[in-house]
Amino acid sequence: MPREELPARLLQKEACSSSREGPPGGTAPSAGEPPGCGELRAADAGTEVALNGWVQRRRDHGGLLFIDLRDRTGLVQVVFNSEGDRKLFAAAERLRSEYVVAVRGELRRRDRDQVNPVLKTGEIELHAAHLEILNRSKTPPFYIEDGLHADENLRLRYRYLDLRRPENYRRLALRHRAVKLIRDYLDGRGFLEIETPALTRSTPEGARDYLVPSRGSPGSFYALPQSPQLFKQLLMVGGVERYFQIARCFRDEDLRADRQPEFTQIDIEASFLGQERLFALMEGLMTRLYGELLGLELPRPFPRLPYSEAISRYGTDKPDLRFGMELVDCSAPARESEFKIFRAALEAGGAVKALRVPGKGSLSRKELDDLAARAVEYGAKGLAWLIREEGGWRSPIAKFFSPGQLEQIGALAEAVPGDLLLFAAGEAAAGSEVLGRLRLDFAPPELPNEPHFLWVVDFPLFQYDPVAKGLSAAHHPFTAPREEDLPLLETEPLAVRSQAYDLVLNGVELGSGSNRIHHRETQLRVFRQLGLTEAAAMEKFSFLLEAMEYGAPPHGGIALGLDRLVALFSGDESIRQVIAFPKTAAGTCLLTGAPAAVSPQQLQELGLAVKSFSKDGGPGC
RNA sequence: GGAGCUGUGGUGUAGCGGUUAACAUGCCGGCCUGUCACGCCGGAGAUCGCGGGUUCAAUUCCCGUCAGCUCCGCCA
Repeated sequence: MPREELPARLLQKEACSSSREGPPGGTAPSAGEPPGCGELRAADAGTEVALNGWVQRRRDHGGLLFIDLRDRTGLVQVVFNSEGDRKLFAAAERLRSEYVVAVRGELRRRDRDQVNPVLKTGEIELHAAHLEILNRSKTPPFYIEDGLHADENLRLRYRYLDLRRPENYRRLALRHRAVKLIRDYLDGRGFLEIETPALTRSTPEGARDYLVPSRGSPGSFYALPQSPQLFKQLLMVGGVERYFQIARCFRDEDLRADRQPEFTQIDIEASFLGQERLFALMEGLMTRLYGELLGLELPRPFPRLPYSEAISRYGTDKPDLRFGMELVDCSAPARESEFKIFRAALEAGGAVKALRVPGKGSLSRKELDDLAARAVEYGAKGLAWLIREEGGWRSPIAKFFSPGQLEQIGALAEAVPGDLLLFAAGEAAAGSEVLGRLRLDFAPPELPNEPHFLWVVDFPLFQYDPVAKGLSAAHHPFTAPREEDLPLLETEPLAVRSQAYDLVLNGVELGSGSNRIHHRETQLRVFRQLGLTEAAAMEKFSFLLEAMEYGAPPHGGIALGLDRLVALFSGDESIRQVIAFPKTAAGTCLLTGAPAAVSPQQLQELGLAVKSFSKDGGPGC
C-alpha cells in the first residue's frame, strides 16, 4: 500500500488538536513526568521548561536562530536571540543536525502572525536561556524525516537512525499497544502467559531448523523452536488449561516480504474449550484490536468456508473476500464439446473451471500469450480463453464448441460483451489454483481497506507429497482428525478431514490452529500414516506419547502471526517495517553483520570443523 | 536452487559509445532579527557497486560477480 494510504489515525504526522495527548502511536503520557517536546501547548506558556532531544533542523538568521527540537513525542521550536547571552548564542551557532542537547528556558506564546498551524506545538516556542550540548553527531547518511525513500541497504545498516524517524516510532508504539491489548484481553479470560524453551530438540518434518551446537554434549545440537507447539500441548497435560505466549519462532527457509527467519506468534492453547469457543475468543480479540487500534467495528461472527469450497470457488485456501470474481464450473458444457484437452481432463476425473475477467476482452493476442505463459509459471499446462463479443465469441478454441455450448458457458459465467473468460482443466484443485492466482492478478486495483475476516475450516488431515511419495500433514502431525472420519484413517487417508482451521484476512493467512490429538493410540495411527514407525515415533516424540498416557485433556489452540497482523494495522507491505531490527531477504543483519564466522577456539570447544568457507572467505582451518 | 528489478558526489535522481558526468538536497565558508523544507552569495565533494570482455574510445554495449528488493520453488 502506498504510504499516502496509511491508516490516518495511526501514522498521521500531526493531529490538529491542542489538548495534551500521549506520544504518537498512543502510549500514555508518563505520570508525573514533565511534557516532552511534542506535548507542549499554549496552556504551558509562561512556564520554565527543560527539554532534552535531538536537533531536527537549524534556521540561522544571523542575529536570530531557530532550532526544531525533536524527541519521541514530537517537535517544538527553540529560539536563540543574539541580543541575549553571547556565549549561549555562540553555542547555538555550533549546533548541527542530530546533535543531542539539553535546553532550558521560558515557554512563550508566539505572536499571532508567527503561529505555525502545521505543528501541534505551533502556538508556542521555547526561548532558550541555557543550552548544553550532550553529544555531537556526524552528518547522518539520510534525513531523519517521514516519507523517506532511502536505499534499504543504508537504512538497515543505520537502523538506529531509521528508527529515529517519527513514523517508525509510531510503528513500534503500535506494536506495543497491540501486544498489550492481547495480554490484557487474554489475562481477562483466565489465560496465563508462560515462556517455553528457546533451546529445544530438532523434530522431523516442517521447516528446516536453526541448530545450536552443544558444548556440553559435543556432536549434539539444540534446535531453535519453529513454534512452541509441543511445549504448549505439554502445558495442557500439565493442567494449565489456558496458556498464551508472545512467542519468537525460528524457521530456516528462504524469505519473503512477509517472512523473516525469526518472527513472532501469538501462541494460544486451551483445554476443554473446543473449536466454537476458541473461534469466539479469537473473534473477540480481533474485535478488540480493531476497535482500539483502528476504531473499526467488525461484524461477528466471522464467516466460515470449508477448505474444499474455498478451493473450488476461489482457487486458494486463503481467499480475499473483498472482491467477487468467483470461479465457475464449466465441466458440463465442456464434456459435450469437441475440445480434447477438456474432455481428457474430465474423463480423468478432473474439472474444467473458468474465471471471468470483466472488460479484459480488449487484450491483444500478445497480452493473451503472455498471460498463458504466466499460467504455465503457475503450474498450468496451458491457458484456454474465450472473449465474449457483441453477438459472438473470439477464441482459438471456439470452433470446438457448438453455439449452444458457448451460450451455456456464457450463461454459467454470466459473461457480458467485452469479458474475457480464462479456463483451466485438470485435477480439480490444481486447475482451480492456477485460476485462483490469475484472479488475484486481475483483482480490482483499488480494493477497499476494510477487514474481511474468514475462517477456513475442514482442512484435510493429510496431503500427498509428490517428492517424498507419501503423505504429509496438512497442518501438523498433532492435529486431530474429525471423529467421524477416523475409520478412514488407514483405508482412505486423503479423505480424512481434520479439526484444523485457518484465520484469513483479506487474502492473508493470519494464523492457523486445530484441536489436537490427546489419545496416544490415535497419535500413533497418524504417525504411521506419515511414515513414522513406532520406533521412530518413540525416538522423537516419546515424551509426548508418554504424556498422553497420563490423563491428557482434550485441547486445541491457534497461533497468529503478530508481525503480519501489526503490518496490516500500520498498512505496511513488509513485516520488516514493524520489526525493530529486521534481517534482509538473505537472512543477514546489515547492522551487526550476523551471521559471522567464529574463532577457531569457539569451534574447537564445540567439537566442530568447518568444511568450506563462504564467498568472503572466513578464517581458514 | 531459479527468475526479474535496482546499483552514478553524503543522500535522492538525470544522463549518454567520445560530456569539464547534470540537477536537487545535504555538507563547509560568508551575509542575514521572525523563520518554520528560511533566504541570498561562494566553495568542496563521484576511481558512475566490483571483475572481465567488445571497441580507437565503456558510466553507457556484452558476460560474470557482489549487495538490496520482489516473485517462483521452499515455508508441518
